[in-house]
Amino acid sequence: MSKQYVNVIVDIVHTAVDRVFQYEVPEELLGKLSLGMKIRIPFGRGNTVRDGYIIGFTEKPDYDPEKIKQVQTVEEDAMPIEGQLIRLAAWMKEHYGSTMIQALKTVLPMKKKMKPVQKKYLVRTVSQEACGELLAVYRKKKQKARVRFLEALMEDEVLPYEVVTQRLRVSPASFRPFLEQGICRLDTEESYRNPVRGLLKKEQTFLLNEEQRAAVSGMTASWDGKKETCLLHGITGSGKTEVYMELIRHVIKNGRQAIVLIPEIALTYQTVMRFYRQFGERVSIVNSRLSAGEKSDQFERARTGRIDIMIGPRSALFTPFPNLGLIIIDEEHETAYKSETVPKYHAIETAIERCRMADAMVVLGSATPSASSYYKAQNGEYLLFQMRSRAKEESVLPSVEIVDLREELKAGNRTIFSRRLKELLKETLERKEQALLFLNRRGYAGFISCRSCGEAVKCPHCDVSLTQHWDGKLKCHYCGYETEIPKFCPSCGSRYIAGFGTGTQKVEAMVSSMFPEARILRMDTDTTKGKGGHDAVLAAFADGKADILVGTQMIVKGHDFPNVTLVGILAADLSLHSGGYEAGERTFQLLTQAAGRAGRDKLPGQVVIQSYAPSHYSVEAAASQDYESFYWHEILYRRLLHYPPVYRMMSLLFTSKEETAAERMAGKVKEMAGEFEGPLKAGTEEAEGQRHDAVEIIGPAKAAVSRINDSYRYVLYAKCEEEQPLLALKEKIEQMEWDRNVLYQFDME
DNA sequence: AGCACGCCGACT
DNA sequence: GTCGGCGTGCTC
Repeated sequence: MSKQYVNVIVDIVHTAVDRVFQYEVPEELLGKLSLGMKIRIPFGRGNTVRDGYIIGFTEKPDYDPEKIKQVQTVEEDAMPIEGQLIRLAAWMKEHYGSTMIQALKTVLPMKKKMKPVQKKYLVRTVSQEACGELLAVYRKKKQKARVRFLEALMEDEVLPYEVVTQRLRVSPASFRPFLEQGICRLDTEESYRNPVRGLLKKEQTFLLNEEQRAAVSGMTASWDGKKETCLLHGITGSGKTEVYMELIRHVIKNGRQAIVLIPEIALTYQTVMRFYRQFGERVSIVNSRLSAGEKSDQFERARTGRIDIMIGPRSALFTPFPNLGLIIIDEEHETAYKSETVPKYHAIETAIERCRMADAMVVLGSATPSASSYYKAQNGEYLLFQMRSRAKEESVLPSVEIVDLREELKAGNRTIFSRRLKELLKETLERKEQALLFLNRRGYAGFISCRSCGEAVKCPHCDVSLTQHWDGKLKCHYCGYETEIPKFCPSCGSRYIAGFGTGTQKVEAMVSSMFPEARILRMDTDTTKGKGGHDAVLAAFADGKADILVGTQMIVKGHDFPNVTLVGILAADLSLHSGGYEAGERTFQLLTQAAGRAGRDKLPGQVVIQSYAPSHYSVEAAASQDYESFYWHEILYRRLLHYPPVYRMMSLLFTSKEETAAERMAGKVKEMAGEFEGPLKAGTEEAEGQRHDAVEIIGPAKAAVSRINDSYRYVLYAKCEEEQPLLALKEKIEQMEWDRNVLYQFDME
């Protein structure tokens, strides 16, 4: 038998050694090593014994076998948590296509910052005079490094370790004698920066209604037993958070910890405070505003058992709790749970895998579950819990009406405000209540187009229109290209060329001309620039400093405005005709959320949905607040067209500076994939009639944005009812001989 | 990070 | 010549 080797990452906190090293497995350890295991290895010239983690196995090393050393021993009583996270990284690499290093960096992002947690200081233990005498001695000896060090030490009693080694360039070898002579000592300070220090826990009990109690007892039973993934479908205001908290209480009582994932945009002060009030100092929070050091402090607190609950966005999924018992994913339908960078993992699937490893449970919650999750609940893969009434009994559901914009046009109304919406706005203002105007549109910045030929001004490096910024320049959102607004149309030479302004700006201008006395706030990227801009606008509106708030998606996510009684959705179908097969789902979710903003307290709410396609099921179902109806339409469409969740879909993106190379490589992959189109396990009884494992290849075709930064982009899709054949295909592609001018990326849905 | 190697100035 | 500190580079 040939020799066995392991790929190892060495547990040294430094970028210079932040890579894979290979070691030989000695005979006595053959078969005893596994992924993620902590081992002892000789490292460096002096063969100092260090810790390392196994991240892979191989029989043929990529390094001169002569120089490869042997694994020494297995670290028996290592904390299993790192091993578990490393195994999770391996799973992510398999499923989402990335290198092991990329996956590890996603899962163990705090590795580099572990040291700053234990900040080290060099502290002078003798008087300033004594230090000065010593300094004179070393000056005479002309030992420059030691002189530099003593000078600094005389000046300041305490010196941070990094300052000494990096800024002063005094190596440990140079100051070690001083430590031994007792001139100074090495102190470590564990200063945990708790961002919520000082909040006192106020034990709060809440009365659960019948639906909430049913959900809690069902989930608790699942947790005590098989720990099946649960989906909590509860309408806005049904009190999902109380259910989560009851379940968390149960989990903590059993000595386990919980992670609560929340989309970054909904991670508001209010939400977080509710958890603090309930669980006090045992709660921690991470978000993107936290510095890397603070974040790793919080992860360290989790690892050492000082907290029980971690709240945060997608990345909080990798909190190193030693005894994880529960992962809650709130607003599980949010796109923010899908990573945009390699590995392009999905938080739900990854959470389920992590919980499988840790014998923990996943709870998904949403007012508008993703079609994918609801499908799995329907198939019995998840347990489903429904909450159909609002927790506060006095608050009532808003009344919703649809206005057909085509009728408005026929009646001679060319504005984007229907007569009905105008009328209701007027009434709302008269009652001194507030209104939200929601523009359901992705690209908020306007583009410039020619009135004569209709051509939009495009980026010379990408296949997209340039957008106008507030500074008057034209910019490309993909590559950053910037230019002045041209005087003549680049394609036909006409001088009738103009911008349309941003959608929200236009709406704001129109409202103020209709109601000159109304106070209007606009919320888009322009008005929320700078830190806290976001919250500042929302707070101002909540305080009643304005009557009308105009904005995009941002205004409908997780904010309560008790005085809002009117919500106007200006063009419901704007999101219906873009964004691939999920457009219908996105539209339904946005409309439902927007409608849910109306009349959340005792005041009755009114919602107006304006649409050019009022009979589309996404619009109709949102208007009647009927999730089921939406779902059955949507799943029918997905089944017919072989889209997820009925089928698994793998998309491949080929990018190259040479258009032909990208297209050719995509074609080559399609050709190779042809062999997967037949049944893989031919002859099995199951294959009779239905080929669950047949792979369907679509493309290659130009990507939606066919060129970015002068790179051409082609896509190829592979669909299959089973996941396994797709993973097999992915493996085959990874082993293909590749044109070095072409890059590729996987995406699994 | 931490260790050894090799350069370079100081001193028997 | 040789001793020893200091900067540089490498670590499977």
